This record gives sequence, structure tokens and C-alpha cells, in this order.
Amino acid sequence: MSTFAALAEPNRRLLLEAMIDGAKPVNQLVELIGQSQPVVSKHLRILRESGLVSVERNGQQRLYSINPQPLRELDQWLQPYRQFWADRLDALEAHLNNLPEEEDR
Amino acid sequence: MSTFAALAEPNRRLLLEAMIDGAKPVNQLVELIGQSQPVVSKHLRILRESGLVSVERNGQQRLYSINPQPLRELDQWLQPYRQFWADRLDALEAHLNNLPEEEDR
DNA sequence: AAAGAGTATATCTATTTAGATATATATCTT
DNA sequence: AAGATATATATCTAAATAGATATACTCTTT
Repeated sequence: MSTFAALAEPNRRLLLEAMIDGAKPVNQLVELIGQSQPVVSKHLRILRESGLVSVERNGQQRLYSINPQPLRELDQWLQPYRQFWADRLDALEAHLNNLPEEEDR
Repeated sequence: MSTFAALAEPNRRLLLEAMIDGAKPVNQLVELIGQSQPVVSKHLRILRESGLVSVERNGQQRLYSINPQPLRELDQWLQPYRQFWADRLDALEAHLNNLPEEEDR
């Protein structure tokens, strides 16, 4: 399944978003998205097969985490369209505003 | 339909890509993606309803062009994931490298 | 006004897909 | 080893969707 198709399902986007702050076991993901465990496992399988997440065993749990490569490619796919919403300086400024915060130095 | 769902269909992505260099009438788009006219019109309707394209009449033709707003939002959706493939400086550098070319000044 | 060109819509069908339910597999605990 | 816990898979069903075909609409040309 393409990255776009994998991301087309809202619950799968929720699952990804839940992993932004780190790897999560399935039972935590089940709670977070409020769907049955088999449904969550099925979505996770699709995310896995699309390369969007990786799994790691930890005892009887499986820890799912984000695999950034397909998202990177999505970022690149967007490239030719960026000309439509900004000239060079605006794009740079927007990018700087979007960067994660950090202490002054 | 969500932006993601609209973009999940390969022919719709082809249609969008065909509009990168400017507005195009339906018959040109039909040729470019090699699908029947009704199928193309259907895909264009979905792109329209998702806000990804705009139409303008020109005599008996309809000119379709890219409407960037949803793609912009997709770009913003990606933001929290960018930390996974770069630290701040790398991200900035990558962004600068990605900007459209322009003459020196 | 009639004919033709460009495009949209309606309807049908086959395929895909999300979620439900039941069950299997693997690990841990006692 | 038996039970409990965590997760995956199989099967079914209802809904969504892409493409095919037929037809309607609108503008232009004659």
C-alpha cells in the first residue's frame, strides 16, 4: 500500500501521532485510539507493510515506533508544489518559525 | 474526502502533477493520464471537493489548476515528524537546498 | 436552430477495505 | 505445566470506491 493510502485512514494517522513522543506497546495504542485490539493490530500491520513503523519485541509486548523514511519521501513529493504558496524568503521564514524550540545559546 | 484520501489514488496524483506547470483543460488531462473522460472528470470532481484544484471556465473548456491550501496543510502536518530525519541545522540546510532556484543577486 | 465539441453526471459492477468476532500464537507467572 | 497476558491472524459483512457505459448539459459554429 502506498504511503498516501496508508495515511488515508484517520485511525492510522492517530496511531502515528501517538508515536511521535516515542515507541509504544500495542495496548497503549489501543487505549489511545479507542478501537478494538484486532483493529489496531490490523492498522499496525498496514503501517508496518508501508514502512511507516517498525516493531521491536519487549517480552510479551511489541513496541511500535515511527520509521521516518516514507514521511521523508512525502516531504520530497511536496517539493514541486511549494512554489505555489511561497517565494524563497517566505519559505525560509516559515521554516524557521516552524523549527522546534531550543534554549538560547 | 480528506486530502490524504484524495491523494491516495495514483491517477489523482498524476492529475495534480500535470497541473504543476499551469492550468490545463480536461481533454489535455485525459490524454496525459490515459483514462476515459468520465473517469477523469470524476477524479477532478474529487480533487475539487477536497479543495486541491480550482476550475475556471474558458468557453466550452474548463481549466483546472492547483489550489495549494490543502498541500500547505499537508506540509504542516509533516512538521512534528521532521525531527525524525534531521536536527535543526540539517533541517534548515535541507530546506535551503530544496528551495526553487533563482538567479544570484 | 441544428450539429458538434467539451465536460459532467447517473448508474452499474467488481474490488477493496474497515470493523466485528472468533481464535491462534507467544510470553510470562505461578 | 497451567493459566494469564499481549498480540496477531482468519473470516465475515457492510460500506466505499474505481472504472465502464450511457446520457445530459453547455457552449460554439454553421
